[in-house]
Amino acid sequence: MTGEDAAWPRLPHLTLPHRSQYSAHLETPTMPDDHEQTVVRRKKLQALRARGVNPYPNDFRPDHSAGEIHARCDGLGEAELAAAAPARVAGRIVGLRDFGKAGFVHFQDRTGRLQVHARRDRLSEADFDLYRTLDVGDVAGFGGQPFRTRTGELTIEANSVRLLAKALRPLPEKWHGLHDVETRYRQRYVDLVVNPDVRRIFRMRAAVITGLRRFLTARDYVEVETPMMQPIPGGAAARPFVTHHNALDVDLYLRIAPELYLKRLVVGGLERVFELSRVFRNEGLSTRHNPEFTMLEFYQAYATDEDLMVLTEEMLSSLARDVTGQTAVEYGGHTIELAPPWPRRPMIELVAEKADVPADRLLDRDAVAAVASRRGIAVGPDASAGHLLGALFEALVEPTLVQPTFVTRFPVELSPLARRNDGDPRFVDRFELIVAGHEIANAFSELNDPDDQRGRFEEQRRARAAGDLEAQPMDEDYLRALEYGLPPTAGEGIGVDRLVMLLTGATSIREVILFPQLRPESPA
RNA sequence: GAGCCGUUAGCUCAGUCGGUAGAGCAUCUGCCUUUUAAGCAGAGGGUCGCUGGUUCGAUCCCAGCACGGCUCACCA
Repeated sequence: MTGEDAAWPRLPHLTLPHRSQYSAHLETPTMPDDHEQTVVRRKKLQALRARGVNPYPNDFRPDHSAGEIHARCDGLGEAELAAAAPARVAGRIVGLRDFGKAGFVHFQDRTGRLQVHARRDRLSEADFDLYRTLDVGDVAGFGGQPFRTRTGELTIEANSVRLLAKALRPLPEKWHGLHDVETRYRQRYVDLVVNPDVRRIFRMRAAVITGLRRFLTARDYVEVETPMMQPIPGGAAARPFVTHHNALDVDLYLRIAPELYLKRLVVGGLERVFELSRVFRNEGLSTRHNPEFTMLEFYQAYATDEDLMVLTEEMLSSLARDVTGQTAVEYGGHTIELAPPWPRRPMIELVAEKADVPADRLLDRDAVAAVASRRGIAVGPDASAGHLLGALFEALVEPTLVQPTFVTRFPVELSPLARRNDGDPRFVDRFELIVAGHEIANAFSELNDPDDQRGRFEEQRRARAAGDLEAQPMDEDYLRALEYGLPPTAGEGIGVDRLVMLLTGATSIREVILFPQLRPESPA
């Protein structure tokens, strides 16, 4: 048996039905939601087909982008332009000004916009007729010579015109554009075509993700992928989405965090790992919450939370410089300076200042409960001093922290996976980075004592039994991994969407997620 | 889940103290071979989100529903 033919018998020659057989359904030129403009465009489409013009060909290859034409020609004088090589360009038509026997077309491609001039005496009759059928929104290709118009705009004098994709629906208005937020999210493709700022934001998002990868990879971190479908959803306090695997007949959960898997990898000797991808939390939606969002988590053996503060300062300030060109960003009416160093403040001190009580009183359960109720915070019978301190922090302090601030020394009750502070076991070696009132990063020295970890899981189990649906479930395999020995390690999670919001000035997470979650359009 | 606000032409928006609705752009027709939101002349285009109620009459008032926005709750 030689070759692959035996294992992979040749398929019988495929005989596809002739194209014309597909077009039967096209003979009815209207669709249910058609309006006047779509009907007109469908008629043009039919007329082109009747003339033998394929309105959706794929044999045109541009040899320059709009940006390349500008880069090459913007500085040239008339004589030099006349000597420049002709170009083939393609893109979506975003503007048309017709003068009867000539006209101007603006198209845009991934690099920008460029103008084309079409004149009857420079085009074949067929190409000029085709130009006359073009609509704003069509995708077209042009060949021709660069020149400069009377008003100085670099333009291609077309000697050929191709329709590459007929648009049957009109684009939104050229001046006011598309504003309707619902349409922008549901039809992001239209939003991207007509709103340059939207394109800018998603390019910046891509730069953030590339920059994060580069930063960690340069520091010898290994990028890994761990299960999105997990039998035990751990690593964060959140409710998961449930799904079911038929063949195994088990329920699986979309992960709420990759944390426990990543630390298993550190046990395995991958001493520096990171994962940059989606997590899923079954929560309400808001300007700061989408049910699926992008998380960066990274873990480094032989490091502490203090090391990660330094790393985070370097990472985010250099990222801001790479993505925006500077370390200061405008957000929500504030100028936020990301150049390090950033203040490091124990949570209890911040709360003591805002609540105007001595810090040591906040260590006493009854005292902190009194402060909390005075501030209108509900005090449940099970709420510990640490829980109440956390609630006070969120209510009084977090919204007021505009400039980047590391909030340190979290209560152990809030941190079931973090290492206890050596000097005070009521606290853990953890920090959150708060910027513009939002949590951007959360990091801690990892709990690697398997017995302490088991006790923390037990505590979570009790909370769960008491009705806390977000308490973390026991994970025996994770404990087994810890029993093999997790090196002393520090780990961090960064909410990438919120980071992109910060760097782009977006006040809603939906502005930095291409397809944010919305209710289905028509409840079927 | 709660409160407030919104939904009118393809798009952006006016408007009707209840009497079958307008503008700009876009579309269509005519003119126009260097325009820049091109220009000039003319024309067409509407289930006023959906359902019900009040009323002689509802796009407008009332109720319910749908979708969206903001705030809160939930949520690190």
